[in-house]
Amino acid sequence: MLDIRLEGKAPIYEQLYNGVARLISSGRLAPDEKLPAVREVAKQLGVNPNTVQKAYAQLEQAGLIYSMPAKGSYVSPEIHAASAIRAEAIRRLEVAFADAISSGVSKEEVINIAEKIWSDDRNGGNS
Amino acid sequence: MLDIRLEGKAPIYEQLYNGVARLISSGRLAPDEKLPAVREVAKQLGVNPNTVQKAYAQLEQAGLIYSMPAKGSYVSPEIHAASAIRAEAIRRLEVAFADAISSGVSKEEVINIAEKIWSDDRNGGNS
Amino acid sequence: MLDIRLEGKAPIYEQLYNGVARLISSGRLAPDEKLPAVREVAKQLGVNPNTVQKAYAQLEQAGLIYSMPAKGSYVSPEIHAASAIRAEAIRRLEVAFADAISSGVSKEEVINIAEKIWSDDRNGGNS
Amino acid sequence: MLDIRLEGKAPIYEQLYNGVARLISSGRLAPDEKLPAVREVAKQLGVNPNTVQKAYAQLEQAGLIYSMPAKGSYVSPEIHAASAIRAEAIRRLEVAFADAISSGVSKEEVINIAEKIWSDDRNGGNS
DNA sequence: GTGGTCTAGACCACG
DNA sequence: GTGGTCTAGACCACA
Repeated sequence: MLDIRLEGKAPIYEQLYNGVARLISSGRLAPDEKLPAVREVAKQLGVNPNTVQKAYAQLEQAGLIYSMPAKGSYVSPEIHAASAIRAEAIRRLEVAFADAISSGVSKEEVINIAEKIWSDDRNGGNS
Repeated sequence: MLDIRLEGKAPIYEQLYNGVARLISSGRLAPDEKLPAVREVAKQLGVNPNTVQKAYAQLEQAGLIYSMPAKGSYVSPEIHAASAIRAEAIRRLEVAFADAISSGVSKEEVINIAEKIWSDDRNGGNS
Repeated sequence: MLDIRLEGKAPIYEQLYNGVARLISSGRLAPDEKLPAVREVAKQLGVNPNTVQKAYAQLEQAGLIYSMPAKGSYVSPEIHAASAIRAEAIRRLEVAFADAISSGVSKEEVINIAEKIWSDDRNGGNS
Repeated sequence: MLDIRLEGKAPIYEQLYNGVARLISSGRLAPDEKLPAVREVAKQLGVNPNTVQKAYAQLEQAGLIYSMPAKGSYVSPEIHAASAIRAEAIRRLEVAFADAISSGVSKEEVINIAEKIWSDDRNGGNS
């Protein structure tokens, strides 16, 4: 059972990818833990199995999971897993920062926003 | 002549929109300054005029520029312009922060990244 | 028109991937050259467009080509392209060598085989 | 006890086949030596007995082993054994070479790689 | 017309 | 039952 909700206009397979990636990096999916079968996730989310398959394939190719045909898919035990996700998040942060700069946002404002969000997370986070 | 480079997988009209928006918010395009003609921009960037037209239309609809039929398009003098862009950048920042949290990036790291990027910008930035 | 023939039991999308990769690394497809449209290749080879799409997607993700939605797919001008293919070929060579060792093939034999194949290529190669 | 490790995406029964084949051709399994029982190998490797059975069946059908019903399986004493494996390894080498050529790898590089791998094997090889 | 996404449904080898 | 591949056909935003 994957606690993922599809919403917004982003491609479903991408939302699935990010969803699983977060479950892994936040530790809610442990290394070597078995992921639900492609068909099962598809049924649960009311989505075509091919779409789930696509997400799983990209997760494997990114080293976040490994799959043994006819056995199932499993969370990759590699150290790379978590760090790959962190690296991606950091990359997005840098883009957002560069955006902010050219939009005239000051560093102080950014830090204020960071403080606010992190304190929100401490109080109401669901991790 | 617009100093905008198209790159990445985002829709061209969107890149154009953001490009012009940044030129405005950073002051490189002054209030009431005339924008290059649609056909001209299209030729310069090797892009379909329809695409440029779409970007201009959205810029106007967002209040960042105004157009005088048969005369051209001009940068809006309204105060709303810059602040609208700032608000959007801040919204994206918040999303990126939420992402970073669930990927296990600490607040300290985020601040470090912010310091780095802002100092890069001071020294070699093209803003 | 892509000079690729499908044969054997390997996945079609993989044969396509390798076929295009070789056309690029051998220079028969020049940097920034436009690749035939997904649907066109599909028709030419009597294959489903989705299958071609999958191959193109993986080629892009490997940095061998880049695609501009609604415009087409193009050979990547990056230096990485050729070297990525070379690296892959070398990886396969190493596997084959390790195989040969544990099968009792001597280094001298391997070199003999290399000599033979390279001289064949010089005389009858179609590059 | 078979010193074989399963890894990669190849079918398990094929990895088993190759594993045993190598143990034979490298002499670690002597002619007429008894192979571990199917059930035992299955338990040791955490694999379905059917899978091991399939590998054994193909090994027998290839003449590398022979089995005496209700007694067990034994390494074939025939001369063909080692040479069959050698031939297969050589076939794969030729394919890898042809690949390397069309990827622009030079004969000299190939020989360098060969030197490197053979010296690695001499020093730290597990053959 | 282009690449990209998605569905529905099928088949396969493997375990 | 599992992942993986493939087909057929549809829809979309973009250019």
